[in-house]
Amino acid sequence: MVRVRFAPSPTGYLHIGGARTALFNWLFAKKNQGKFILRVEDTDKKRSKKKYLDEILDSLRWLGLDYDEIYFQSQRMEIYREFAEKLLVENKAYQENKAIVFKVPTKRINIEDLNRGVMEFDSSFIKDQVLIKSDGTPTYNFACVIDDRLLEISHVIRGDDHISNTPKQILLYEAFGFKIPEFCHIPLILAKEGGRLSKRKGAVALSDYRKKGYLAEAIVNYLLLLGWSPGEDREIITLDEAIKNFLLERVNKTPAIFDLDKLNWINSQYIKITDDERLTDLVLPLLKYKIDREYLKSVVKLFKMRLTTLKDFTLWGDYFFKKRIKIEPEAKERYLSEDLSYEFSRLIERFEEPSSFDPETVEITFRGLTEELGIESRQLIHPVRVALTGRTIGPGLFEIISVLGKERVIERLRRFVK
RNA sequence: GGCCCCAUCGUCUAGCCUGGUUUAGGACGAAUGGUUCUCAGCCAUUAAACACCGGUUCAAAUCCGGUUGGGGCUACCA
Repeated sequence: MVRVRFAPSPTGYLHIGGARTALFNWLFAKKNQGKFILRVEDTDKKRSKKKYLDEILDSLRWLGLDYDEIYFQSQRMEIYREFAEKLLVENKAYQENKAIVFKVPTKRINIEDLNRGVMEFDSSFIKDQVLIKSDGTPTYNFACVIDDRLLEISHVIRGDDHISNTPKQILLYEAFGFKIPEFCHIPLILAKEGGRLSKRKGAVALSDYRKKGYLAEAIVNYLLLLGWSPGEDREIITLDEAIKNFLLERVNKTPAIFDLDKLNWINSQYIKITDDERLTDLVLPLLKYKIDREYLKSVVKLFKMRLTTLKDFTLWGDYFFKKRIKIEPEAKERYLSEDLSYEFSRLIERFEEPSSFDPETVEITFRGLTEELGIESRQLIHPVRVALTGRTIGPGLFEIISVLGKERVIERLRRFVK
């Protein structure tokens, strides 16, 4: 039975690196019909915070990485003490002040790693290890070994920053006569500036990506591509396909640099393939306005192909929801400095006539007028766009007009008729 | 410093294990052109890499060694 675990410490939020480790563990569990276990490493009482735990749990849920079991190390303190005392009795550890320290035996240690192959260590470079600190709490390496054994973890899949911890842990497994799990170390994710991802170096909480309008499936897809490749030059891949093709042996040994550009592209791809209903639901909570869902949906359709994140929608589409729109000064200067009262009022007249207001009809009406006025349609299109949206860029004008509706369009055009 | 891990376009990667099929493939990003009412989108094209040195071999991105570079650990943090 495959049993893997993700062991976050609630001393900070979940970021890209942690999420990737969690994802690979989860993937491996699913692939092998095993269990994915969450173990909260909250032994550092001073630094562990409830809000971080909530954030981590919430992010995992959002990504869809559901766990089968959950444990808290803070609730298992007696267990660690009991095991440490066992080593004390066997003379494999000693007391120092109030701490219990493991006597590290001198020997060579071979680690069989699923991803790296055999790695060789000499324990003479390792000094004696504290198991239980003076305050009674266990150290990371000790609690980790006890729990991995007691929770019957079959495969320890973790960041390669733990490679040097592994020989220390193996020594403990041996001291207890524990069965040793399989190890698989996956490369870290590095910041653009170099060095591991950290708060100072590009590590952003997953919850922040969510707030910025990234889709969970886009994040997961991006994470999948960091250190692993589905083959056949595939970039966009579903979780189900990933589960089918995932192999630890095929995970890269090379650390990857987190690249926002690619994430952005993947996010835009997912927005494009998300159906309008769901996209509307996703966008709705980001808006401060109280609006009609059908109206929102028609606006969403207009922006779907141009969005990188959902947040862009709130930035670019605000004029659809505001009563009084802001006209960008440069836009006004460029397209509305001349008096277009005549052209605008003629357009208003045409729009006031009872007729369908779909984009095609609007275009015919519009182009009919410019032809009659003997001007290039672009000469009127740009000013009208500015009058209606306050901007020089945006979706096609006839679609904008159609979605805004007769009332808003006429009202906004009137403001520029003297 | 010591110990350990890693090394293909700017970035993510395929190829490496099982040397010849490679003028090293794809994607992001960049540049250029096309479509067009703007911006996107879409389409097309282009530039862009086997870190270096040595060895093995008829043949090396692929195997071996070293150098350099990057990363990690070296806590009574996890």
